Amino acid sequence: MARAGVTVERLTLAAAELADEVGVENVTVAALARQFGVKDASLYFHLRNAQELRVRIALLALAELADRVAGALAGRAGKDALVAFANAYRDYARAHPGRYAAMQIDLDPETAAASAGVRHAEMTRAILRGYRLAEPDQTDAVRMMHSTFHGFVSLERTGGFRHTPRATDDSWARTLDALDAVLSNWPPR
Amino acid sequence: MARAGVTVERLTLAAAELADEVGVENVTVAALARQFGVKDASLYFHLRNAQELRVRIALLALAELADRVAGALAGRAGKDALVAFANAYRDYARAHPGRYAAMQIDLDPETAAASAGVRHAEMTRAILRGYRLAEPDQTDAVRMMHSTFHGFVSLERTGGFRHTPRATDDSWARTLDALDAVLSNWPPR
DNA sequence: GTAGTAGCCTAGTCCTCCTAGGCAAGAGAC
DNA sequence: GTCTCTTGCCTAGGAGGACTAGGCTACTAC
Repeated sequence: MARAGVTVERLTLAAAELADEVGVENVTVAALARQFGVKDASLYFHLRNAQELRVRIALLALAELADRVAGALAGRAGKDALVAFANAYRDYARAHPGRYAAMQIDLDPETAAASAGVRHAEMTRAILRGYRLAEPDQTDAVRMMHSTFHGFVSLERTGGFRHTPRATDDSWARTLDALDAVLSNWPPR
Repeated sequence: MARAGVTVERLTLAAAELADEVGVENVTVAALARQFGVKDASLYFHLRNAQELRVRIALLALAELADRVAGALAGRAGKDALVAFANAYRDYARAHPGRYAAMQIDLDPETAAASAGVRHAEMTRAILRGYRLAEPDQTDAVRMMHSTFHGFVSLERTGGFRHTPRATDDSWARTLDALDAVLSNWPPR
């Protein structure tokens, strides 16, 4: 009886692809086992439980996204960097909806601390160097930036903008303009 | 054998409360049936399937939130209205995390059109009257506002801000200041 | 008081998650 | 090369959720 050669890495990757196709909520241990041609029970040799699978998808996604953002950010500063970051973020979310959704599950603190999420935070703060913000303004600005990106992308994904004909790309561009403007004059008012 | 007096309305309300307690993903037909003291199969007389339950929670939440926002908005204009809207939104999300999460599932177009979601859109546009924006600026601004609110609230909820000590209330206040500033000078740049 | 229907039931299918225990393939000791 | 031990798969099975088919009963309308 030949061995299937299942590893946690291959499982995670397959799970991530499955998530992009059918949604994270439909990523099931059983479905994954079928893909690998093994029985579902066999996967529990590699995985503690179904939740771990989702956490691993999230960690993979965080790392992938951090890589892309880092690439987009290289050699840029100011608004240029802001736009590059934002577009890398949005493009990733659209190319990998399942992975992106998985990123939203809340990791326990130590897992989060060991994840690529910290790189996101660092890079976001790096962008703000172009806008010369000190604490606590920097934290407020980071939170607003992240909120705007995540909010826009997730509303776009769940069809929240569907009812208005205006192209979302245009609204996105304007939103980034607005973010740049407000960061340039922080604190607001 | 006494009848349990199950109605779709009572089911939906109980499901919404359950969602706030244990999360939407754990709202199960079986659990609901236990609460009502009936067998799970009996609920399929009132419900087409489990998905319909989640849709009904979402519709209930949209309506409740629209009511609260409407109340908060009464007699206010300009930044005052913006802040009132935003706080009503955030407060609802924090008081009813399960209901809020349910709101994010994407409804099919006709269900969405018949939902209280349209009232949200109207009220958001009403706020912008204080900022005197014409189309397509208005749509862009609405989308940015909604993105910011939703993004902030959902990141706050999933613990995205946990790693920094700064109080989220303060960041929230600053974010609203920023939004007001940018809306006052739209289009940005 | 009887017919019809609304509201519940039992029984059963299928799926998923997960555990326990077994067995064989391949790796390392000698 | 043989022996042993671990790794990676297996079968079997339990628990629980979604859902269907079909039956019984209490209330309602006439």
